[in-house]
Amino acid sequence: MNAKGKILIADDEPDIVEIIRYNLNKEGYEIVTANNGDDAIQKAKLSQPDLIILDIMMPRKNGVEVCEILRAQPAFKDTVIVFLTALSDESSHVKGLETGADDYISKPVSPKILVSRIHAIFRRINKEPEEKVIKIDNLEIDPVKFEAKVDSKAVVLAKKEFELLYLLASKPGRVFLRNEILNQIWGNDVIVGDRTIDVHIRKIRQKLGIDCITTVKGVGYKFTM
Amino acid sequence: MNAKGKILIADDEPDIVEIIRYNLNKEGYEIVTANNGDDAIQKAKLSQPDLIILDIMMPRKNGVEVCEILRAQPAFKDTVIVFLTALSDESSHVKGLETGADDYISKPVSPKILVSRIHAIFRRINKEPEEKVIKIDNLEIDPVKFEAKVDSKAVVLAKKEFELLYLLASKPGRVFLRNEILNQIWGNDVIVGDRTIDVHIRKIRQKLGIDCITTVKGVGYKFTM
DNA sequence: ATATTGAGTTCACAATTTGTTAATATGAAG
DNA sequence: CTTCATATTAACAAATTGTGAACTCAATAT
Repeated sequence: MNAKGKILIADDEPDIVEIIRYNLNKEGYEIVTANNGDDAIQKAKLSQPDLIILDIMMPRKNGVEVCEILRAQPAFKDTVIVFLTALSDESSHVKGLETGADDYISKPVSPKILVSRIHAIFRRINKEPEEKVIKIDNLEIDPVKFEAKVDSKAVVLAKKEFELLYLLASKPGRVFLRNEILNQIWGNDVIVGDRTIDVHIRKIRQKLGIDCITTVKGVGYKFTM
Repeated sequence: MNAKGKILIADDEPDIVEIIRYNLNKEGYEIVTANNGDDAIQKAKLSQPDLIILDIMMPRKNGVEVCEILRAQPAFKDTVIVFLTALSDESSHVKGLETGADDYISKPVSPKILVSRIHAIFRRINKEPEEKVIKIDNLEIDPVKFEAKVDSKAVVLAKKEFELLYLLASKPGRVFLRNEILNQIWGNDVIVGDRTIDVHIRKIRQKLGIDCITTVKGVGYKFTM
């Protein structure tokens, strides 16, 4: 079977590694394993996985350290990193998310949950391989250059503003619920107030100078030209 | 709003139940509650929820026991069961996953996280009730864009108006009783006067400019072209 | 290291829209 | 011509979004 994606599993407990390896392999993923921090870093560099599952508690650099080191390298800027945490490990978990992990999975691992989470992550990854320029009328949005143009004149948008605009413009006309927007731009578990979206919307409207975002009261926002 | 799914919440702490109930109800889920294990089992059988949220520590059968009992029945083989665990509750948690729970949520509950998890679960289990465009003659209703068109000319409808029109148009010719309409659009437990429906109907007629909703005196309304 | 900058967020409150009700009119059926 | 259910209208209440200012925090420059 053609591999759906490459996953690096790093944990010092062989049993855990084996459970995860078995279940994910069964699902068609290509698996690489490591049993300590240094090993994880080396294997990561060698095999360039799409996803890295890191145990927090590991000998020779713990998961958080590994994550920090990898994240500092351009090659791993976009690699999805998921932590394995023991439930007692709350503080590490918080730390983990701060460090740039994309998700966490609690031990003991339920194979069912594990597999569905991993699937979800890959769905998310694969969904946006097509970072392409959006052109609608006199508006142009280039996600690669991270730049928007109105009448060929560049408009400087902040990151969140840009992401928000790109999201809305990616499906013109379609209404995005506030919740959808939060999930897409901020992530599932990030908590921000409701007014925050409005403020960003306002800034986009302000900066672009054209009326391309329509409010659908009680529902959300949509891009319209 | 049309109920997105039915959720049973079982916890002996009324405050917790209320928080969860409030937040999920706001999101359009239909909520049933129970405050002990036996109650939970009975309510589950009666209301056949799509998802069950079980507190682990409950009087008269704890969450794990309830889960085991339900799982033993064919009717609940595929029902999603989620545990509520206090952080201190580790051993129970482990037991829970072994028993066949699909996920767990830690107390104290953060409403935002709760909601996004529940959404995620429903996305996973839902066969996506296919929100699709309705086209009848020169009328077009697009629930994704949240937009209605008459002769290709957009008509701006408010949320309730749109929902009502979409409901009626989803089954042309069929008469919807006033009670049905109330349940579908407002929800079972919301109380609004009878005139409210009339007013919305009137606005729809007014805005669309075409006569597509027929009054069936003493019964309800139906969509006709 | 410290200062500076600006993105991102939040807050209080204004502005606006939507939803509901109450009062009255209309119109068909008996 | 009464009755009953719905239609209409305007006034009111509730919900939602827009706005300006302040604040936090991290990245960047000094």
